[in-house]
Amino acid sequence: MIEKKLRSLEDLFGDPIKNKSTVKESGSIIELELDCLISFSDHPFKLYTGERLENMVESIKENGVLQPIIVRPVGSGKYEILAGHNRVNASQLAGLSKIRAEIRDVDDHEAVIIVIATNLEQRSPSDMLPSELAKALKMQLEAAKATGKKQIINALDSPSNPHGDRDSQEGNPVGHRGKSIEKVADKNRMSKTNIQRYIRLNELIPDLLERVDDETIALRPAVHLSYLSRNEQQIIEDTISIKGYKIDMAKSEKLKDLSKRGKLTDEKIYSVLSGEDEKKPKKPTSIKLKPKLVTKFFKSEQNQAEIEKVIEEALTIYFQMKEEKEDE
DNA sequence: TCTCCCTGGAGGTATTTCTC
DNA sequence: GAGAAATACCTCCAGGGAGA
Repeated sequence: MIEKKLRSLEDLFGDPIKNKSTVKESGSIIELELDCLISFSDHPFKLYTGERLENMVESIKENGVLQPIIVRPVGSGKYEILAGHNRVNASQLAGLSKIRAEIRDVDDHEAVIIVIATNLEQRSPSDMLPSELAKALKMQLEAAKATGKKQIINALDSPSNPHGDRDSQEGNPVGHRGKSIEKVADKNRMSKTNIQRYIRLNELIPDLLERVDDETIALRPAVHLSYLSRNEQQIIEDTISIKGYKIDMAKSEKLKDLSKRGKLTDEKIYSVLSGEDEKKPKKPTSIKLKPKLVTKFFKSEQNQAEIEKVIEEALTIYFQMKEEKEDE
């Protein structure tokens, strides 16, 4: 078992002695100075913080970085990190100066696939912040659309091998424009609708998106707000940050509808958020009578139904008299 | 304290509309 | 016409409040 694992690691990382040389062909593994590394230009995931980061730093201090990061050369001796942003960050904190890295010579779309797929390998969508998932899914979809080739989806299956066998399966002609969103949905085990909902979050202003992350705005209301202009969203953000109003499904739907009809003024936003425009009559509340009051007018042997009947008759007479007095 | 009911939100499917 | 995006509507679940 152990032997098999070691062999597998060797297959993956190659001969460690060889790796000491600076072979830089795609797929080779070398040791890189941390100073040579730059973050992926549009990295959608937030870096670990707190206890999770501390644990990683401790682990690296004790055992080193077990799995090489994945990078691609970007010229001037620099390498862009495709997978392993947290490992690089933790290595810096652990005081290391070098890290083992697998070099990949990939284009922008393939780079996106590796960035997203390696993160999704380690973390399920449910572990990610909505903002991270929104960006990740959007990038996946754009990459899939941009290439329009099935190999992108195959690469999702095998993130460690974007140059793998791409054209031999399924028999689809290369370049066939498939239903990108369906494929992204399949790969993430999510429905098409939910993929679309999360992607809509990218239309939110940062402040509102942050509220989705900290769960003060739920996903569905947030999706409704994403259809509003950035100016309207900003007014909403300002209003709820000052007044502390909550946005639920009903309010968000109303705001979206008003915006669509071009009738979403500052005053309307305020009245919707505050609930002032709520025309729905309030549910009648039940009241309790104090025992002192009950004993004043009713005998102890009278049950609730009898008492209610007397109260109803009395109130009917009372309101009739009141009405007659007002008519005079 | 327990049960029931209501509400809000999530996840989904089916359908319609829009865009290329 | 096909794919993408939007919409409508359904079920399920969790949480909170009211009543017994």
